[in-house]
Amino acid sequence: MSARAARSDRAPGRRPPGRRPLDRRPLDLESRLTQDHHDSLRLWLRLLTCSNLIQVRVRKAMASRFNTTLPRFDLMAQLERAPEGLQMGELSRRMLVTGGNVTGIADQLEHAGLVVRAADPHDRRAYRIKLTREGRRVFEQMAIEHERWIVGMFEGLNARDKRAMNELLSRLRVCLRQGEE
Amino acid sequence: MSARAARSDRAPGRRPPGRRPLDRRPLDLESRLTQDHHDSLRLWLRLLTCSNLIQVRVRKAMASRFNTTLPRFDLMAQLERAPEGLQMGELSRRMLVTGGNVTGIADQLEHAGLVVRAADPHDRRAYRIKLTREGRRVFEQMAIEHERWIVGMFEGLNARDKRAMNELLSRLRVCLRQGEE
DNA sequence: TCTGGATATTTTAGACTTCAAATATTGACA
DNA sequence: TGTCAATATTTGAAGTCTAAAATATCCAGA
Repeated sequence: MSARAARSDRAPGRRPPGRRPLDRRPLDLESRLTQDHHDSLRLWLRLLTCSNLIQVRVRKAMASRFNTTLPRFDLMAQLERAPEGLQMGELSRRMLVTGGNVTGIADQLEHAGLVVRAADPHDRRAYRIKLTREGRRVFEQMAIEHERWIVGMFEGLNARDKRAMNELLSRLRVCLRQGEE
Repeated sequence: MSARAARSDRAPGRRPPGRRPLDRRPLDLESRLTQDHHDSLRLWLRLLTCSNLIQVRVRKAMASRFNTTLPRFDLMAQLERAPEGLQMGELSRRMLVTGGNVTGIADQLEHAGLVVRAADPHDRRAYRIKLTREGRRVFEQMAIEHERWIVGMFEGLNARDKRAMNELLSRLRVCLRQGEE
């Protein structure tokens, strides 16, 4: 995943604590618009940087500790929440990746005996993909450590920070989904 | 990748005041720990989802509008901020990707005439990669629209929300970077 | 029943990405 | 000067990912 502009999202200069009080003079309209644009862009770059930093660390930990990859873990995590199994298409929608991609990852997991494709009784076009018992066992071990890694990375935020961020991200996600076609 | 330095596992001054000082009551401790774990994990998944939703949309827009990819745009964005050019290694550190990856993307951009590799006068091992005049022209067009897309996607958050999120992400980034080896 | 558009999945080609190995050069030090 | 670990980059193999085409099936309507 690309790490856009990782270095560019630094605060341009530390703004003193006294926050500028929404200047209403018309001349400032343009500068406020510009400011707002830059705020959005900087916010995006910061969001992306954090996301990438975390992903890099999780990926390396997954590789060194369990000799597996993030996509495989993600796929198994989706299945773990759906004990009755999922269709490939539903899986690809939930993972935000293309169907072809899911096919490849599922192939590997199936080959490793961690998932199975079962024919869908109601639709002969579709498979129902599920964790095997072994897959569930393996996933549980991974999930425990994965959670520990994540918790460690978010230690710098206290409970109130986390709640605030959760709330903000939740609102962002809602409007992102609305804008989808 | 990148960041050497500060190998402190714990954020030095940032211990939040409400830090639980080893609550001994077993039931409470466990439930709070569990809650906290849950919060961190959910926060991470939400962060990742937002980041992916935005990336998917930007990628598609880049493809349909400019027939290019996100990594190429990212690379050009880095160069645009470094008029004197960058070494491949510096580029890869800033983009948070491996050197081999940068090689491939740079090859394509060079082939398209958008960047050039110039020998570094001080170090014959290194190249200095720069935007060509054409590359700069093309990038500027892309950057304008890219910013417009981003601004549109963050429209659901008001200025105060953005400031709050920026601040939180900034703190998160700091401790993520500190934890790097 | 037949037809045709929609849906579920796989396949294919090509781009992105990592890690590790290979190559070339630097710089410090004996 | 010669050596050797460090640095800058590329290469190669394998996994991940997308878009688009191909295949198979479903289902609604004539």
